[in-house]
Amino acid sequence: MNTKLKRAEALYEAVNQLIRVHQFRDRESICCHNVSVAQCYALETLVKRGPLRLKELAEEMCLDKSTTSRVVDSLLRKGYALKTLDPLDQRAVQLSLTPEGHELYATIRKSLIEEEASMISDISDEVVDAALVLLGKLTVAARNRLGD
Amino acid sequence: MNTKLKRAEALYEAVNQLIRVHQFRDRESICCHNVSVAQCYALETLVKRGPLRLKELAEEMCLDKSTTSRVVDSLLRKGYALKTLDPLDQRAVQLSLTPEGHELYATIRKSLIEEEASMISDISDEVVDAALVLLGKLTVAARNRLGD
DNA sequence: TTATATTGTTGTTACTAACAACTTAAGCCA
DNA sequence: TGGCTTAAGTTGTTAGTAACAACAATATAA
Repeated sequence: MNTKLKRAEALYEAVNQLIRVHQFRDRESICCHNVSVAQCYALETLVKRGPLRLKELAEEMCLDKSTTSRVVDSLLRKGYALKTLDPLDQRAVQLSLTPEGHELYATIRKSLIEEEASMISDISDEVVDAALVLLGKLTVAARNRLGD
Repeated sequence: MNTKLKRAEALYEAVNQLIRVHQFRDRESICCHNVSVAQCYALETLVKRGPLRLKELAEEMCLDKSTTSRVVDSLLRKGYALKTLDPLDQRAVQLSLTPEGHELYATIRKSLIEEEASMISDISDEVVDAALVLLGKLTVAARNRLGD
């Protein structure tokens, strides 16, 4: 019959399972480092994109600016982020990480990557490489689908 | 150098991206059906596992029993779930779905699978099949890792 | 220069999620 | 049987996730 639909169904299940198990892992592995999952995501975004305005960070994270403002607040309170006024636009703020923020993200990232390494220790390199390519394709496809 | 670690790093990024994009999709595609993401997950678990006790549902979902109790409450209030006393154990409750609950999950599932289908429309069947196998392996590996 | 648009914060609401304390009901055992 | 312990759920509390609306301050356009 419609084999494309059957594949879509199987893919739905597979991605679902992977997401569930990783969400659980994130709760366990990130929250023990004094930050929540969303706070860690903001940390990561600021590490990868460099200093950003609040609006840019919100767009990058696909979150509302109000939600983003509060996530950033929690990072400020914990001493992991800094807010500096943009001299070119008095309304805007530049968000950046403190050395502690950079350090914390490096620590969390390291532990998550080590977990990932232990997960794939029994899987052959060829299979992992193939998975990487496919995951990339799926992500691109999903992102394009969102933009519709 | 350590190629396994590099693969782990790449996998961490790839899975991260996939999860982010799907989390966003879930918020968009599930919440428009009158239920939250967690409520939908409970719905799904009850469809797939059949009637469960609250404790069993909590274990299945990797959530605390108190959290689960409140998620179930919201489904009861919306008329999607039923709570019946277990005649064998007066402390326990049996949770099941109303016809409306089954119907709603079927609707949501259908729309998510259609989205998935549109995502993979440009990807060859062979590639999708390979991705399915790999996603399964990754999920199993991640689940085993959690049990440590 | 007034009108409009943008940036970010705060108020509000609902949901996610855990831990602790508590209620009720089983199960054990002396 | 009566008391002790364990188990199942609920409720209180706290913290975080996330959106929408309203708002203040600043910038841009007409």
